Amino acid sequence: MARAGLTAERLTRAGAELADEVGFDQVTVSAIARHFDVKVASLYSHVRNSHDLKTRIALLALEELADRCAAAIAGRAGKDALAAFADVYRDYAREHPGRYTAARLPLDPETAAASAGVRHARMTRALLRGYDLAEPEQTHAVRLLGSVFHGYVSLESAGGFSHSAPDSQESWARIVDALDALLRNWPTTP
Amino acid sequence: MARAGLTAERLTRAGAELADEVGFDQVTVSAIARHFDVKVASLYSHVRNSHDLKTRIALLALEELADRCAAAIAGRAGKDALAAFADVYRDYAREHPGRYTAARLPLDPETAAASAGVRHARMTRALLRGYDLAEPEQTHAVRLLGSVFHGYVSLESAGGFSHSAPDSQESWARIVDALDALLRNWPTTP
DNA sequence: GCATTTACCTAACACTTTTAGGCAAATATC
DNA sequence: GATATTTGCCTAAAAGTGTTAGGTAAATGC
Repeated sequence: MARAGLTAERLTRAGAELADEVGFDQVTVSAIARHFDVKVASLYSHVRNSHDLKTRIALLALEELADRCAAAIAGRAGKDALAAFADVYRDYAREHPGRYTAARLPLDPETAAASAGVRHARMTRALLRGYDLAEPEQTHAVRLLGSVFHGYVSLESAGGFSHSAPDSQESWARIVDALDALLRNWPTTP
Repeated sequence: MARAGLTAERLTRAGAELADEVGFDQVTVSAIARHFDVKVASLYSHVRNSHDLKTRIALLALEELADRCAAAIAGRAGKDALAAFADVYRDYAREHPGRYTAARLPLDPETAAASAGVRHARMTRALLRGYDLAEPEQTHAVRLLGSVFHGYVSLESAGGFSHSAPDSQESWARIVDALDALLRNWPTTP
């Protein structure tokens, strides 16, 4: 009987694609086994369990997202960089909704520390280099940016802004404008 | 054999409590049946299916959240109202993580239209009455606020801001400061 | 060509979701 | 208060997912 040539990587990729097609929570060990026309138990030689598989998909998504972010902010600064960074998030979530959901999977601390999540944190800080923010305000700003990007993208993909004027694209652009203005005029503590 | 006295409402409440204890995605028809010491099939007289049950929990959470928001902004305006509104979100998500997750469940359009989600939208707009924003900028601001609140709370509950200085509480306060400043100086289109 | 490793399989069990049909408790009717 | 009806919870069963244990055949190394 010919072998299917399974690998943890191939399973992860198939899982990521499946996630984008039918949603991350529909990604199941069984579904992937079906995809490779293989018995479910066979996957357990390559992946510890369902949670392990999902974690791998999450890590893949984080890497992809970080790569795109890095490419976007290279050679840009200030508002240009901010807008490019923001667009990467939104575009990625729209192109790869399942992967994006996967990227939000809570990881255990060691896994998170070894993930591309730390690159994200570094890049967000780098983004703020164009603005004049000392600690601890810089950290507050990092958290604000993360919240806005994730929050917007998550509400948008849940359908929150569709079927209502104005266009989501327009709001996105204006929100980036507003964030830029805010970062340039960050309020001092009262 | 004595009856358990099941109701859709009682199932929903039990589901909400269970969600807060073990997470919304661990809320299963079986788990609730166990809680009432009843056979699983019995629940299907009160609830159409698993999705129906989860939707009911989501609607409950949306109502609770809207009630709290309404109480928080009553008699307040400007930054006071903004801060109170923001705290409701954060506090609710911390007190009731499972319910909060439930509140983010994507609803089909008719269900959403009949839900407390519309109250939320109205209240967020009311919040902006203290600031001087004409359409379409007001809508952009509504979407920004929703994104920040949801994004922050969601990242925080995923553990994003724990174990790192400064304190999450401090960031939250400063972010509200920053949003207030931003709304008072909303940038004009370039 | 043989030994070893490895990949995939069968078998089995536990759990969740859902449907169909039955019996007894609660409620309504006389 | 006895009877009829409704309703609530039951048993039974099927289908799908997750996981483990142990077997066989294919690939790999010598």
